[in-house]
Amino acid sequence: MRYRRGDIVERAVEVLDRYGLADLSMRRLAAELGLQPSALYHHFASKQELLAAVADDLLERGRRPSDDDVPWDVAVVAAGHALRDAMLAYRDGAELIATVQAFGLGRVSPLVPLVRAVDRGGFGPELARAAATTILHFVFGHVSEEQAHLQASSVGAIGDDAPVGADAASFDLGLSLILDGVRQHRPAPSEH
Amino acid sequence: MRYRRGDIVERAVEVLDRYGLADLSMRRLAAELGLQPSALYHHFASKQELLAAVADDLLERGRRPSDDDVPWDVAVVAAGHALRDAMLAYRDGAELIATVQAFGLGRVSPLVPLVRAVDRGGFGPELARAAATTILHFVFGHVSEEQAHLQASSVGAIGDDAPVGADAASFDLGLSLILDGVRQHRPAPSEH
DNA sequence: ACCTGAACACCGTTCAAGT
DNA sequence: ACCTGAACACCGTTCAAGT
Repeated sequence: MRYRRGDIVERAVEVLDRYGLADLSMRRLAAELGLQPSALYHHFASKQELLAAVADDLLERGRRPSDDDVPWDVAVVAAGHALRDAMLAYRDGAELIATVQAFGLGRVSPLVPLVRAVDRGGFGPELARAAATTILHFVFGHVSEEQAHLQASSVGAIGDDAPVGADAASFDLGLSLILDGVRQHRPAPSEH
Repeated sequence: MRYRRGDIVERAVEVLDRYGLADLSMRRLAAELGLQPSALYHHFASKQELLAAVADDLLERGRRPSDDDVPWDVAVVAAGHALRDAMLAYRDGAELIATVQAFGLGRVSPLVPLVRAVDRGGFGPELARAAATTILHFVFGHVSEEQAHLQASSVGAIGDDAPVGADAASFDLGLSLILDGVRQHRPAPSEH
């Protein structure tokens, strides 16, 4: 059985979704593919590189075309929701994407669509970048917590006893809080 | 050699700071203490529980008394800085604290001082909680990235070539952006 | 180019038994 | 109460060799 890089990433996503990040080991993935573990090192230099490729794949699957016919803040909210959806679409997706990005791995940047959207508000590059990274960190933190709780309650225990804390409503609230802050800053003078 | 829980946590913090989170294994820690790995399981039910205790210890070491003689937003900034300092004080502290908190482990809550501070602004409990968690997620994300870059540049490579991205100035900028957003919301009517 | 087979140096955790 | 000794079921990674 001969595989290409993409085939292996695809299968890794399946293993991730079915068994979780903790059980996505090189040996397990190899077994799933009917390969020796060492065969994976022909395609990826390390497990880190494999996980970065998987995270990139999840981000690509969640990609949406940017809507430029809409106010900048609506576009920011849309970009935030698109990222959240991509993180929630597969088991442990939030943790994986957040970790890969925190370590600076990964070729697909979740920051770019946010910067693009904020930039349309005409606040200037410095504030656009600061606002976008603030939003990105908020999204990573919020959705990671959201998914952790989702999984804890799906696996377990007493059920709806624990306080929710992180859900879609509080996501929107946090996001709008940051946008309210961004709006306080005067737009930089426009060129045209 | 007979140890108590606290002794083991203390030594774990040393191992963390010297060798990093990846090398803080149960076997390594046991060797450092002159114990068999199994001995640790007399004190901690699992590695997760040990790591939660270490994260709690880091948060406790960074604790500051809340200053109530100062405007609410100054208190929020102070609480944010205290948390950031606690995360940066030891190697991989940011990643450890953020992970432990994301999984809902840990008895020391970094959220409480933030909620306390925002609450003094009189915005009501719902907004106070939303603002505090938004800030918490921002702090976790920002400082994790900050520490990852610090470590990458200390270990390595060409030096100051890479863009900084996350530093003390952008931390303050992000924090003030969120505070600007919070200020937009009318304080709830006060009791006195 | 892609894979096998075997090995190296590790892990977290359990459990009977010791003091 | 706290620890030893031994075992179980795993890891990521390397490397010579095969096709």
